[in-house]
Amino acid sequence: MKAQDSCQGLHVPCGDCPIRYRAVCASCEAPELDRLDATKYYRRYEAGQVVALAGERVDFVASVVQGVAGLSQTMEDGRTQMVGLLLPSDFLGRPGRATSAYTVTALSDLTLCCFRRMPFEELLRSTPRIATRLLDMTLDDLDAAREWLLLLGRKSAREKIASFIAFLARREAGLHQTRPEGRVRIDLPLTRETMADYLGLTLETVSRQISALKRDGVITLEGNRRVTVPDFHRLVLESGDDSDGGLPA
Amino acid sequence: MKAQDSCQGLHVPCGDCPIRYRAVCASCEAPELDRLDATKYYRRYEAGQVVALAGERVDFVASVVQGVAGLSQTMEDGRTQMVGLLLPSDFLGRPGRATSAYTVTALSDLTLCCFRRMPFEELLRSTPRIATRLLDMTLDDLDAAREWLLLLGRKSAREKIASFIAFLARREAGLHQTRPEGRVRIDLPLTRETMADYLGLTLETVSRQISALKRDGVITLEGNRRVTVPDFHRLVLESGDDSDGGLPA
DNA sequence: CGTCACCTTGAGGGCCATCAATACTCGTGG
DNA sequence: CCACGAGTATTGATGGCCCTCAAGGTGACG
Repeated sequence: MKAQDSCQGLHVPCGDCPIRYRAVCASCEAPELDRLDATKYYRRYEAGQVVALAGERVDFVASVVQGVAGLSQTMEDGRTQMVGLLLPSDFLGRPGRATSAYTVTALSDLTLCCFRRMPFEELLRSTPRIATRLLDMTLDDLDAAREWLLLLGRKSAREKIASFIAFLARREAGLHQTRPEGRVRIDLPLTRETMADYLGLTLETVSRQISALKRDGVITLEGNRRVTVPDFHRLVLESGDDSDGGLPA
Repeated sequence: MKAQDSCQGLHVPCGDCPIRYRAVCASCEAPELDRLDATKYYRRYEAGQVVALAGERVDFVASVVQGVAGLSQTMEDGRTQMVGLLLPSDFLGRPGRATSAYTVTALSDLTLCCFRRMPFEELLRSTPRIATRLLDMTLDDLDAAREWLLLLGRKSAREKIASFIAFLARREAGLHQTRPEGRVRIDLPLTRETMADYLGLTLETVSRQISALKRDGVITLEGNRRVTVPDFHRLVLESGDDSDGGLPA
């Protein structure tokens, strides 16, 4: 069930890669990029497939090229919490450790750009530029996880939903080097259940709060997945975050 | 209120440092250690003092030598969540960023071993060994934060308290390269209120659950801070975590 | 012995989980 | 064309966990 015909799929040259300037390879220059290009390979997963189980050995690390993956932890009685959402350009895997600490699931159809562990670790050692980039990305992940601690520990269900939609909008806008403003459209890449796993709620509560935000005019829906936010600022107010979140530049 | 007569205090040679082999400098060898020794300086804070406010400029990074510090985030209406607990050997600060993302507070009397930012970043660039060590510590922090996501998102108040005590016991045991087993004694380094901030609870709930664990014989108390766990395994069961958490070695 | 910080315990209510029933969507096959 | 079923989403009813408000209790220290 888990393995898949992975190695098929075109080999995209790094120069043409959609995540070239945001992934772990962002700071690479030509010679390093050539080394990466020579050893990388693509893997594809369908929505719902498991990429790795918690505790399982994984022999590669990877960048998400396309699609969405989730990292989750499950307790013995079945309660689960998603602890990370991997979007395009995010890095998957922990250098220096051969087993996955989390269960990794493809939440949509997913394309990974993989590197075998050993060569990649060797590259890390020999190429400070990549190591620095990875450190910086990891620090960003840590900040994101800590933002989520505030969300899980202190926010109401309504604020959680609003925060999540705002998070997606910001991330989306980040691709275009802009900030969300005014009217915004987003595709939810997750089911209600997966959102619940991520937000520390039940799927019923997610559904109810989305309905409530719709009733209150904070969002509108087309189908179940497509969300329109008429006024992004209003959404941020609902999220409980500081409205002026950071540098005005 | 915030500054303090900091630069007083003995200059402990790195060779005699209690956290020599667990801090960011763990992997350093003699020449690097000499460079660190030359530029480091100690700062002391009393319990309750603020080390840095969120958004504030901080010109140093540091290792915790002694005591406990907390990283916390606060919402506009006053709700706060502690997002990190810094114990001896933990690293404070983010290389590459001059402002603190969180409010840092001394939860007990605290001694930091500080390095001015710029020289430290230079050292990071020129010494891959230190950069690798910092990456590894950051990845550990990320795993710890994600463990806390599960705690905040899915655990009951009772499980949260049990998890927290178990966490302290493991951390304590780690200093002696052992694992907690059987009878264990711990000093809570936090007030009920600070524990509440860390666990996403109110101080009343923390108090009630500690009382309940005492009633049920999972722990006993001497004073408010000293906890004895008669059977560590029992505590782990109460925490909701897998009882066999990892490699048996 | 009074003050202050910290902690405990009680009473009541609100938010969200749980259980349950009903729609909606979409692909398959009669 | 409609029936069918599986996966997904919405909505309602009820209850429990934990927050809130409130009133002591404990211990350190001047």
